[in-house]
Amino acid sequence: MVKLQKSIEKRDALLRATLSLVNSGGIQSTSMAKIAAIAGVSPATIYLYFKNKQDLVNQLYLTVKSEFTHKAFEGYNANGPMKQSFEQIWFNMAHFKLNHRAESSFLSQCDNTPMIDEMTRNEGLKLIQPLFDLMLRGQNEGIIKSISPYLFYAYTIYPMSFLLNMQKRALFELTDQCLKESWALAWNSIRI
Amino acid sequence: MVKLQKSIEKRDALLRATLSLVNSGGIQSTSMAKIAAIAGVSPATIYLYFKNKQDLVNQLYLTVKSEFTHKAFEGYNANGPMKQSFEQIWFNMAHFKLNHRAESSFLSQCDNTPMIDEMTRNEGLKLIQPLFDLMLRGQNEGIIKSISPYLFYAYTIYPMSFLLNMQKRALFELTDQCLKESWALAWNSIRI
Amino acid sequence: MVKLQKSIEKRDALLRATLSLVNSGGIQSTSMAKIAAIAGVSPATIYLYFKNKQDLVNQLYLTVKSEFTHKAFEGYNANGPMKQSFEQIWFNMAHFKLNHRAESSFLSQCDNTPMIDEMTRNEGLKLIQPLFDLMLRGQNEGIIKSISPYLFYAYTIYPMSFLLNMQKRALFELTDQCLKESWALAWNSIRI
Amino acid sequence: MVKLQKSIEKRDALLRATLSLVNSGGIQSTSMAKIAAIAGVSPATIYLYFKNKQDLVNQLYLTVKSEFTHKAFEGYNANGPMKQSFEQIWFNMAHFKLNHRAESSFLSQCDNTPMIDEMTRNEGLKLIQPLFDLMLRGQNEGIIKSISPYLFYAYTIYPMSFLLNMQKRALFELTDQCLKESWALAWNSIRI
DNA sequence: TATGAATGAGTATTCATTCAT
DNA sequence: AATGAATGAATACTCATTCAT
Repeated sequence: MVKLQKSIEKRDALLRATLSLVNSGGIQSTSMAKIAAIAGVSPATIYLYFKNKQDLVNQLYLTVKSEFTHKAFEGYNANGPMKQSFEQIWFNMAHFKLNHRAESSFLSQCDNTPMIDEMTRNEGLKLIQPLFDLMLRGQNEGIIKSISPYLFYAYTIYPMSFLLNMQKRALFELTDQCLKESWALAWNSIRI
Repeated sequence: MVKLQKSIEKRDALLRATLSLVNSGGIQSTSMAKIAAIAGVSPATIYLYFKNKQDLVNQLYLTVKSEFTHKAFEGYNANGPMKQSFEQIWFNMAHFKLNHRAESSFLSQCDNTPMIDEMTRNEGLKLIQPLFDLMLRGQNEGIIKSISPYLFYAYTIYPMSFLLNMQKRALFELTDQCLKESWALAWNSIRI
Repeated sequence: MVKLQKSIEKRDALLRATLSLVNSGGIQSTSMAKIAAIAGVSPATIYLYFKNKQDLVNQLYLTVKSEFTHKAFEGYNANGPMKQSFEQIWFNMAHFKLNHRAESSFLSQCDNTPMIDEMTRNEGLKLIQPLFDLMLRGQNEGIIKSISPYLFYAYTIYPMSFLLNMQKRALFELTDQCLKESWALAWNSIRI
Repeated sequence: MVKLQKSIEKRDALLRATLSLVNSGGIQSTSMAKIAAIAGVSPATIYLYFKNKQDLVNQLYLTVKSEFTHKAFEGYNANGPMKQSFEQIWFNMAHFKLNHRAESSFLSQCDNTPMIDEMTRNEGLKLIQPLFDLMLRGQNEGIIKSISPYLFYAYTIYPMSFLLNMQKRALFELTDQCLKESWALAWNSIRI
């Protein structure tokens, strides 16, 4: 029991160490030695919790994606009005990304790295299934266009990644006003 | 004279080799040795054409971005109707991305790598200035919303990256029908 | 405990390997790979014990310089007659140089390399401070000339380097007789 | 004829380029490419004048050593009083070293590098034969001690190298006063 | 469970030298 | 005689992973 607790703590420490390192220097400059140092363990210990670096990054991906979706669907009532529900989820996601920069920067980096394997990506995709269910309801109710969920995601959720990236590069500030405009763009894009 | 020709060919071969390697394995696993091998030269030869790896990648970035924007503005008449002009550019961009997978995948990877330096990114940004000019005209004409160019880009051009990524992962097929729908989403997003 | 012992042994092996390689081929042709091979470890292992090549050479410098001065002041009584004390130190130094060819050749090479950093040189200089104290006493007692310690060193200790270099090149043999003559030259140079 | 002149100029330019580079960065960081660039020729051209890098450095060694001894024996009359003659040569050497830092720094670096081959060193040694002849005369006249020429050199000429090295490292200033003291040390060392 | 030590296989980069022109 | 282009072989150094304890 005590052992198990300790293990979970160490695993978490390793995940957190990885997250912070990836955030500050990118995946490629995040070495196992640095992760171990920050987590306060020996490099060899990492291999007791994760099969290898790829596994570590993949598990971190799932963990962060899970946190993200958990926050995204916080307070979500599957029976409420579609637009209102989606709006709430949309703003939840936006707020998560704004308030958890390290996490969202990590997720962005994962989009283009071959380090995340396809199976893990699919696992991650499943987590936002409720969003796609909601979308379907909207489509059935004739509120939003009948398009592929990929198109739906591309024009409502994905644009935020770009805006955050620009903000990270200090080219742009995502103010509350911008956020509202952004939501309007997203909604107008898909509504009928 | 002959030498110069030969040099340009070799430089191109190196850029092409880099492009294909980055496309298939990511920037980090693209080593100078592999690039040299594919280009059919010695690793040392790379340094006759590029200062270092970063320089090589940055020059490739500008080359590809330049090709992309060249195609994007092909046939563009700055005085034509705003919507029609934008539609043409939008489809030009989409077709480039569809027909030059390696190039667009490379550009996507560049978005999140620290290897492209800020100066080069700005050079790249300047290339699509005509698009922002067109956007301004549309805003002045009261056709599209008065929003930041970053929002404009995020909801009209950027979503294509997601769709291509999904297509690359074989989760989705970007058919002509989809493309038309996609344009509708983009335009509805920003139009007044 | 056992590990620590082992480590010290390996560190010593690396220092010894470096010493012998520098002795036989110069610092520049002493590569990390050769050092590792002679010490019987992997090149990567060197970096567990030393930060980089410069650090390795600097630590070797301090180690050897320390051995040298330790021998130089062996049996030295700071209160004895100045000339006698100096004579003893002088011969100690000479004998060290004669009996530890590799070490003294290494120290000679260090004189002209930019690899030894100024801080380390100063550390090394401090080790022979007792000699300069003795010199000062001799000057106060009116036994030797009132000259800069650099002049003092240049005309009493430094000439040995030349003689050893000539001996290494087999142009000259530093016999006991020569050593005595040499001491006479050194002493006559500085005495009043 | 004209060709030959041109060649000699280029050869000199290469030697001068090498000298200045070795002076500012050491032999090991003096690359053939840099030498060529400073001399204003192609790297390949160096090999028309010198067999390889070692040959280049060796020839430079002989050239500089020759300049040095030429200056050393300037105004020397082999029949004058021994002490006076030696004093003149000694100061000539000192002044050369003080006024030609690059050259004397280069010669110092040559002392400990395996790049100068034994044959070349011997050639260099022959150039100061007149000094050894003078020494012999002094010994025959009973003015100076009957010691090996190596001891003689070690205690009269060699110490200057140390002083110049210290001066280069800004630890010491070789003033006129110091120079006079230095000569006194040298002479007292060997005189009877 | 945990680790410090060790390393093989890599990395980008440099450079003396050669060769076709 | 002169060269720009090319390169093989080397360089110092890094890192994910393993292993003896």
